Amino acid sequence: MAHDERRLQVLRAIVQDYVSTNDPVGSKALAARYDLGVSSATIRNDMAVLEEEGYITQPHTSAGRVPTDKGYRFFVDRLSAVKPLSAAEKRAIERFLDGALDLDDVLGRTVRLLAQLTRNVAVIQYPTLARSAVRHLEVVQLASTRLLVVLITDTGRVEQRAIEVPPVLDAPTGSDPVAELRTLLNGAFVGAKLAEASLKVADLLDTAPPHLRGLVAAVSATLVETLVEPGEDRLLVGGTANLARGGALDFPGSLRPLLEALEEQVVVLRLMGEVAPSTVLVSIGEENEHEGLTGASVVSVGYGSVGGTGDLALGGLGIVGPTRMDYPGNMAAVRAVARYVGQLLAES
Amino acid sequence: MAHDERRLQVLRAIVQDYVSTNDPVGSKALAARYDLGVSSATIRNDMAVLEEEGYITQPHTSAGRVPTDKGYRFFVDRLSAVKPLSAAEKRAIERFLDGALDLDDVLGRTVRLLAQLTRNVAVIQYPTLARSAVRHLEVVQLASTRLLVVLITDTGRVEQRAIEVPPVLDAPTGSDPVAELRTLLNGAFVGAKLAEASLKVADLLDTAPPHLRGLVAAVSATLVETLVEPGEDRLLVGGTANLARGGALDFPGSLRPLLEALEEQVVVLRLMGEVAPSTVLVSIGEENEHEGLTGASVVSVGYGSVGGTGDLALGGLGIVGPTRMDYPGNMAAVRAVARYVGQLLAES
DNA sequence: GACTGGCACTCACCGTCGTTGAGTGCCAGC
DNA sequence: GCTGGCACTCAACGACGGTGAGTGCCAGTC
Repeated sequence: MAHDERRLQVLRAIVQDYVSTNDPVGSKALAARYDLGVSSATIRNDMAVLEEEGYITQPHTSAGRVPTDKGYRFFVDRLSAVKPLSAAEKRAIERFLDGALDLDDVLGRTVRLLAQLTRNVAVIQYPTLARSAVRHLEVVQLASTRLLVVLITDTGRVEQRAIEVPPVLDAPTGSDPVAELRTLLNGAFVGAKLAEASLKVADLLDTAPPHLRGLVAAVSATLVETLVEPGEDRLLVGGTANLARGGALDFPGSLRPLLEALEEQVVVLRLMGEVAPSTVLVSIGEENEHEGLTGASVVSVGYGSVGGTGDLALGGLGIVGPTRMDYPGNMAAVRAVARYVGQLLAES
Repeated sequence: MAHDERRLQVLRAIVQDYVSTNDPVGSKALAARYDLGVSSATIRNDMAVLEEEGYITQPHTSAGRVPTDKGYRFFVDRLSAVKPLSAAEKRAIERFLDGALDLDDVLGRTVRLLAQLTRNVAVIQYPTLARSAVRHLEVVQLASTRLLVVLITDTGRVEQRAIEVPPVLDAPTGSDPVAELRTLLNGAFVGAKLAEASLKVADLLDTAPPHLRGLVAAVSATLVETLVEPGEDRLLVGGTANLARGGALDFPGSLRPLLEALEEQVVVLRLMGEVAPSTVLVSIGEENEHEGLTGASVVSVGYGSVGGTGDLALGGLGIVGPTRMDYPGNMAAVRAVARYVGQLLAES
């Protein structure tokens, strides 16, 4: 229907206008600024319908309309076109990420870049260990019953754990149990995805020479427990200063719950856990089940496809900002950055 | 003089009162709440003098007085007694830090603990590499001209760098240059303080077999450059949500400059660089040369004495909060936590 | 000389009260 | 189904006066 169509255009215009001006938008302003071909009175009627359906709301009686979470959702799903990045932005991405050395550097640059591009808080998850393969395992003796195990993955991530181990009692004289353990572990695990590592532990325990079994058991247990379990992944956050950008406008209550949610990395990690590299995920206001984020929106996407067909991501990255944000622009930025990071990690 | 003495008591009372109530404090309230033995009129005279000398100021004519930065400085230097920690706080420290496994865990717990104890933003610096000794160096080949060097220090810190190296051309057949390099590096550096490492590089270059010189040069250069140079140290920040605690009261302008300063870790690291383990350093308001911190105070101290006599610290830790903070309490908390962390690191 | 009570004065804060204007809903007419 | 017109609502703003905490100053007392 023609006037159904127009109603949606009105909604789109409201969202766009509100996002750019931060003022409740009235029928008159809409008629003037957007070429909708009808008068303000007609727009008023449309707005009344949109309000009834829950897409927009009035802060108070004699004010303009503001999109609701539902309105933003509809806008994101149905009304927004992909906004291509400007040439300047593309150049910024390349300039920022080129010349990165190790993984920490790549992720650090990425998070700064994303914060700068979107003027919001940026988050990036370290490549999930479970989906990475073991490149090398290093064992260093810290004390007689204390080992440091360093794990290096094919994504360049380096993770270490100190482990208490039982004393080696019946080692053949002249042997070096730690060196043997190192050889054994590398032989067993190198090349394996960490998710598969737990399967190999049993084999390893059978084939290991008896005097090493205690060590192998302790080390394997820690590897499986703390490294393979999801949720133990690390998160990098940047650009928190952007939260204070709009003064009290963007987050009327207080920044506190948001800052708390960001510090409780688990919260954001769970969000990131759901992402695929192909589609950008948007979670708007009340859709976030965590209380601290109900006033904010999260735009996230996976980076670094594992399967080639892109079913599983190495990790997630994204931004957190006010519900009143430039969704098309931010979605484009998040996707573009994720693509670059994925390439960068695949190369190394 | 007797009434000089009283004037200082008045200043102390003003600071204490203002810190706890956040209201400008008037002569009448002072006379009522503190037993100064004189009437409010006399206090008024004292306050006039204190204001003339720059220790306090009035937000507006008919309001009470508020301490200036200079007033806080005097309070910290001359008027505040050490406030012993409560038993509950001591228990909290032990409970929090006991059971920490590796370095990351210790520092992470510390920063959370300190943020919770002081209800401010807590920061902790990773143990300075230059003052740590090498426990182990590990070399892993990532690609034909790319090595990953992992450094493990005696404080448990693990640091890695990817390094581009020249190709090894004239290696004897059957040899393993990487393994040789590893042996060589460990032989030369293990046990040495990183600050001394640069001295050993020249020796190492002379004694190394010719076909390894290229590798040794590249790796040593990176070690010296990026690891020994100060300022490259990492910082852990926690409790940023506490900044938003007092609403707009504590930081009238905006949180933004503060959050920016905290993200620019360099700023805080420089502050931490100056700390000794023995004395708690307090930097108040305008005393901070970085612009973003001029509305805040920093309380910091070094942890983990190196020399035994405690001249040099392994790193610094501290808090960042409003100038209107509980200095005695926070100084006590910072010092106590630093002492525990120092012990913890010395044990491992 | 130091302290005190008293007093006039200042001024932020707060609630009240019109005024203004953007925005709305509704209705009659095209 | 759209439009112009009209009466209505109500947040925002500024003016205004009362209130009270707080001050500075002064004359008087110990």
